[in-house]
Amino acid sequence: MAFPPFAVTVDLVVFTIRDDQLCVLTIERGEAPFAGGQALPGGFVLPDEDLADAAARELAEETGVGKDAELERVHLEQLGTYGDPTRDPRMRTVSVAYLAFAAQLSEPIAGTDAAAAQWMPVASALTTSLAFDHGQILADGLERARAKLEYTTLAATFCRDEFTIADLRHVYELVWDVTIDPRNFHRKVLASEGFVEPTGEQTSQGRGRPAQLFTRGDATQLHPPIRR
Amino acid sequence: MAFPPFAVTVDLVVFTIRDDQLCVLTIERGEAPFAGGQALPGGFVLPDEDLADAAARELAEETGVGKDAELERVHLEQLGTYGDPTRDPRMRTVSVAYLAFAAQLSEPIAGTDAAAAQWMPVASALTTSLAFDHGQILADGLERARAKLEYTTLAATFCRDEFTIADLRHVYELVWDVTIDPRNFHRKVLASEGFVEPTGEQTSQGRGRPAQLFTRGDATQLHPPIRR
DNA sequence: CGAATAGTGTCTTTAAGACACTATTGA
DNA sequence: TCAATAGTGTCTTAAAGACACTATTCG
Repeated sequence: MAFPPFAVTVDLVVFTIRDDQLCVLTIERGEAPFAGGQALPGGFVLPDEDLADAAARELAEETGVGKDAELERVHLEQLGTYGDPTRDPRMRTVSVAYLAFAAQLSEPIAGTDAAAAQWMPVASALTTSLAFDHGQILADGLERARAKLEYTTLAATFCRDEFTIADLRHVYELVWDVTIDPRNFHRKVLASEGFVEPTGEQTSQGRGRPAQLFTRGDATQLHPPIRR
Repeated sequence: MAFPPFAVTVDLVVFTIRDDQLCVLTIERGEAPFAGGQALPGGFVLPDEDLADAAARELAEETGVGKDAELERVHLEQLGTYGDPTRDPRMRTVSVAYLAFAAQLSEPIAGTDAAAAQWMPVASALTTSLAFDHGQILADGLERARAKLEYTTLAATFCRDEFTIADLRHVYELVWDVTIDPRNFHRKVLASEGFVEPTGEQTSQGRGRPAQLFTRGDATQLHPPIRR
């Protein structure tokens, strides 16, 4: 049976928190179209590769994540598929976008084919003209991320293995771009069964009373949700 | 630039309510693989066609919806993309699934290439072995539909232009497979700004006090949500 | 009339938000 | 000591659910 041939790619919206800002991984394009412009990382799906595997592979190539158990600490989910016939001037391309949440990773970002990769503050990225329809993909990814924090425990994937309630609150504040009452937030998180588990340890990293340390709990969904 | 060629299709999960049951549109496959088996409707995306347009076209071909203003009364959204390398034994295929909600349509369902199309109760469809990975797509679509009723006004798209609060409640009960207190539901819907608008008319279709008729309101989101 | 459904009111419980207050650190 | 942050308690308000009660129809 004959069928119209398409190129299928995956594009990644990878969020992390760096320097007190929500950041997204971008690359500088090395070739036309949009040569020299900023874009989301991504690439072709291989002939015998599942879509999620392709996304994980690209993520590993761009960030070094996935080498060992690191992948376990990254959340990766399908975001949506973008297939406007004019989205890529070279050929008919359908791109399956994936959304990733990562704790601050080891600094190095070694692109393979990409000229350079960097963590760009989302606030900047939203006002930058990204290649292809990547501006739309980023906007959709941000909205998905914001919604997911409400009813899942995924905020904790932005934190290191051990974190304080304040760290977790900070994730919500940066992603939602709001301020949250520390006292009410504290109570809500502790009341949410399986969200965080105390380690028994404490931090003494700065001024103020030391905070207890926690690890991620078993729960994936929040009942009740933490609303924006 | 060389790239691996993929076939790209759209598959549809079309829900409606018929005979007091949540039903999904299925077709009987006319050719191999899975000839004679049940499948979700769908087809190839055309070389210069947007994905959403392809989904709308397939929906129109299978249901007759979309001829006129009918499309306005159908909700269509992207559900997810399925691209396991083994999902279609004939070729490497990526399918973009769309989810549709429709009020009970005019009975006729004229498939073009499909051997036959029918409204199958979802309860049956979930236990039927559908072609390809359509069982998974259906399950994902059902979960998405259930979630959407919570925080959007989309339940009303299952109703005819004019409907009663009881009709709307019935949608929730059938999709969620629960029973809902009619009195609390009534209050909640009326308190939800923009969910429904009274027409001033009444029904007198059976035993009991006649109910007021409503049309869909302007709101798309529910604040607060109606929880499962 | 009684059964059935529409629609309103009221009470209890749960959770959100505001905010007073205590606890424990570093400068 | 004070400033800063961690953590607890309490009050008010909003919303969910249980359910009594009234309203209006058909048989």
